[in-house]
Amino acid sequence: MNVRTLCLAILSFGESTGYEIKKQSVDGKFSYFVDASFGSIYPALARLEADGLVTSRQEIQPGKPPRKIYAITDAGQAALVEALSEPPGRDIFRSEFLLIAMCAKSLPQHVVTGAIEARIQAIEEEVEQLRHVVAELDDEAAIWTAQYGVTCKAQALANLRETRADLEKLAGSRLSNTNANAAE
Amino acid sequence: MNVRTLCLAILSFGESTGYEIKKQSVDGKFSYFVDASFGSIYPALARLEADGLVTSRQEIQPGKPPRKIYAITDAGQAALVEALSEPPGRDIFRSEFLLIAMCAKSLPQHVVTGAIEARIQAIEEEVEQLRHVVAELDDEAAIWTAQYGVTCKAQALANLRETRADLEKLAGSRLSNTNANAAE
DNA sequence: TAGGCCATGTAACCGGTTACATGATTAG
DNA sequence: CTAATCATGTAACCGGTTACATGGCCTA
Repeated sequence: MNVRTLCLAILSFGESTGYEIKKQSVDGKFSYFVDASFGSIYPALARLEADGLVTSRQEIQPGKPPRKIYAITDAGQAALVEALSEPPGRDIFRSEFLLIAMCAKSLPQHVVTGAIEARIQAIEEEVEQLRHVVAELDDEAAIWTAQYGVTCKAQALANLRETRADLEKLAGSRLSNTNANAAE
Repeated sequence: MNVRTLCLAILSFGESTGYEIKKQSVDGKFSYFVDASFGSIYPALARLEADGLVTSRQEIQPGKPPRKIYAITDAGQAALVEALSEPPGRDIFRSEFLLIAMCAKSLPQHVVTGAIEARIQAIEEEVEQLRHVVAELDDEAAIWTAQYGVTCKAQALANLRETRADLEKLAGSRLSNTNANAAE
């Protein structure tokens, strides 16, 4: 859950920099079930190093800022295993889209339709991107994880396509004058 | 996303108290895509009232603490529509379970198996509970939303059951001595 | 030449959680 | 007799986000 464990997990697959860890957890292999920003990753890495769970070396590259390459230590591996061994917290799912869907009756049709279309496009992109990830990964467990994501997302997309008309039919059916004005 | 909008959305389905809103967003109809605690709901309701988006009345019940019943105002309805009309943020999915899955090779088999079993049981309960929600709801849009959740979750569960053996096969295959010790 | 990418880091801020305070009633 | 449920509210804390600072290179 917390960023420190996430960094350890990513580093357990090989050396990396703070910049790369951020990219991977936002765009890359891990993007669909974790997230982190620079403001949390860099302090996390610094603290991991202070605790002896990772080491770092500087790589000076001409014309580019030097990279600080982190590697996990044995103690870090052990800490990772320990952290992942305690019963995992519940999966968290937060959806503004479903909040809109739930309130469909109070919302103008174009808002509901717009939200559905945006959601469909977003899932399409996520599936597409996860497929690339699957193709490029080499670790079988990571492939399993990404593949599980592809399957679930693709099904969610299919469900949405199949049932969206039912939701759109309901849109606006509880629209009061007040709302109609506010929706302009 | 934020708790204030969530409160408005729930109140748009009828009067409610802070206590009930919390229950609904943790156990009830909205639990699978939103979340909120007392510490965020009560201040949110107070601020909504100060802004004229909700009103409250006190109901004194013998032998029980008085309930403060909130109702949405026209201005509140308008604010809700406005908030939900701007393009929704991405859905958020965070999964400790998938982090464990991804690191399966580095983890002892029993940890991976335990996590899978816990996850299966958790989804089963969630599906079961959402089915109750669907049966008890009367608003069609809310039913659509809960039904969408049931379908997606049930499929995720089926996927997990079908592929779990593949993941369990990989568990522990990268286990070093260090980890083996730490796992005791 | 404007903007994006690479790359690291800091600091202010903020939303939300956790824990506490209060207290009567009911179920085990 | 204990624990849970009902019910509201406050305050400390904390993890994480946003924004800023820096700066060269490359692309449109």
